[in-house]
Amino acid sequence: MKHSNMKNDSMIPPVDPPSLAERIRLDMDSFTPSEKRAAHLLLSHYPFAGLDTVAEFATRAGISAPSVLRFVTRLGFSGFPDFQKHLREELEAQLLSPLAKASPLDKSQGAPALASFAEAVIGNLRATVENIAPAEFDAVVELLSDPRRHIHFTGGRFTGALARYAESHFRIVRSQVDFIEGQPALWRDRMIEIGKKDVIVAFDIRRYQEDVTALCETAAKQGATVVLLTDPWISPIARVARHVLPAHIVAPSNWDSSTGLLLITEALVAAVTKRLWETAKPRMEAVERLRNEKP
Amino acid sequence: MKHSNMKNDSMIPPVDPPSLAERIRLDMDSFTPSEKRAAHLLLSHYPFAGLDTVAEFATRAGISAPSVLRFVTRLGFSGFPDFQKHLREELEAQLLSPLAKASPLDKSQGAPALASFAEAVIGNLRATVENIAPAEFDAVVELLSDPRRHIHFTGGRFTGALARYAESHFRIVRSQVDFIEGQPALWRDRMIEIGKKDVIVAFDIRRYQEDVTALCETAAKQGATVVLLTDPWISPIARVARHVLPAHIVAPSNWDSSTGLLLITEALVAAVTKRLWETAKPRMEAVERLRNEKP
DNA sequence: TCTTAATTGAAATTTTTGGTACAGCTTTTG
DNA sequence: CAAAAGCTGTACCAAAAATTTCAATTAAGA
Repeated sequence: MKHSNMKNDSMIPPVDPPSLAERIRLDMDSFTPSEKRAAHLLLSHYPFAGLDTVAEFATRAGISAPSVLRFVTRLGFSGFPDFQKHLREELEAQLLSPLAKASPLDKSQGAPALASFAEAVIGNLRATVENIAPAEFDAVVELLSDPRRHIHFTGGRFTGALARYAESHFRIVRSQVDFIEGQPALWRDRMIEIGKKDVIVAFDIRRYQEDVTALCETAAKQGATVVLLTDPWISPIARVARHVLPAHIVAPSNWDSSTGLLLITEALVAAVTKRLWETAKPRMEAVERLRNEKP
Repeated sequence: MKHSNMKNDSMIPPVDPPSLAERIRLDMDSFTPSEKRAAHLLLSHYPFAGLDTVAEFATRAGISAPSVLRFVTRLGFSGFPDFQKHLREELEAQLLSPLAKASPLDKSQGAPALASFAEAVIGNLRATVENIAPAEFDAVVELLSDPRRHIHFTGGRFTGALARYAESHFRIVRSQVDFIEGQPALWRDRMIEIGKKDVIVAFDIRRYQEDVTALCETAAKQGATVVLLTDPWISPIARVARHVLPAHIVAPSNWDSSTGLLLITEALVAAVTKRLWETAKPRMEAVERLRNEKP
């Protein structure tokens, strides 16, 4: 006679705990107003907000102690200490295994639209990584880590946003970083300052934009180094580019997906930040300090 | 005087806190036998062993409760709660500060940089998809497909670029789409036109920006519907948001990754485009025609 | 509008926890 | 070897924390 009442303990031993935070998020609708306030406080400083006393938690959330108690009870804990114990254990587990992230938890059929789209995007990312020569990637990191260079980001209609995204990060990591609008009228005059010391990082995918191409050609003619992030069909900018990093972009959509480009961008940001850590760290700290001074 | 009064904070205020663990290790010799047992327990499960109760800690260390108390007193704390508070703060600071993550320099460099980054991002995407309620996603698609609504996109320092990305696509798919800059000075006056018919799509991840929150709160107060794309810790904007779509953002980088947010964005664009195909198709064709006429 | 149900917090209550005094034991030292 | 000093645990107490009660308030329904 089997005692297999439990389904979970059959084969998969250490199933990643469905983080309490995630559960709270999903149940958010079913909470009363004051429970929501408790939930938001907890999630916004997860899980540290929950490690204080009930009174402290209640005050910070702007509700009463009993409401906090009702909140944790509703989450299924026998009491506040029980709740705290869970938080501690979760935190410890998470900290001990830094790679406990990709938690394949509930198999609740996600929105099919979203799920299938995601699978396609993931396929793109894998293909993108495989088709980029490590040497090329490293060379670009090297280039962007050179403090004597000026870095200019630019992009087309849709990819311009990615260029801005890159610029907003690199601007903090290092100096001499800016963004150039695609329209010729907006950059013509700036070109007089572009020379051998400059690097243009251009984002351009199909329906390649002529104005971005023109920008890069002009810059290259003046001696600038051009780095191109594009699609597998390669923008014509490649003719003047020193380095080309292509990303797969086809998705089940009427539009192309830029996720691969973003992946490369973020990987570049991460690598350059690490490379320039000695100088980047104080810059990041300074930015953080300024942020905190505002209020 | 024993200790130098000179503080090294003349210019660089908040640098590396001398972890309590380090101090304990250095002072180990000066401890009594039972204090040493306490110290060893704490160091071996630092700092979690210290987050339990005195009684628990004493039992695990194999000593009595008073010895534990004497131990923490000797470390300079006014009592056990004070000691615990310190541990929590230390832990929180270490975990939250993206600056702290870079302390142990790993040796992987070059080719693996992109590949391992990609794997982490893929993990994020999977986790993101699994944690979004299908109903929520569909509801947002429905909302953004309503031609009678005005759609406004906005975002913070880094996420603003994603908002622009979304806006540049939706602008073509449908009418009445725009982008709002985060700074209050730039949107204050526009708020008079925001009402029940408006939808605000806000992008906001940790180091949540107050100005974006203010924008959403103001808009919500006037009856607008707020859709929030955020991280698993949920921006405070959630208070006023009708729909919340969280994305996992932690990557092997000093920066958070926005790939999950981009995934959701693109999936929304794809779904809405399909939903509104009858009207979107002629719009897209018209845009293409205009592009070709320009030269 | 009135009634009913749900939600919430002030205050009282109970439980737990941290803290202290003191006596026994161990080690050190003259 | 004896006296002093230091260390440790038992037992108790005080303080603080969690929890329950219950009345007031608010929202929902008829």
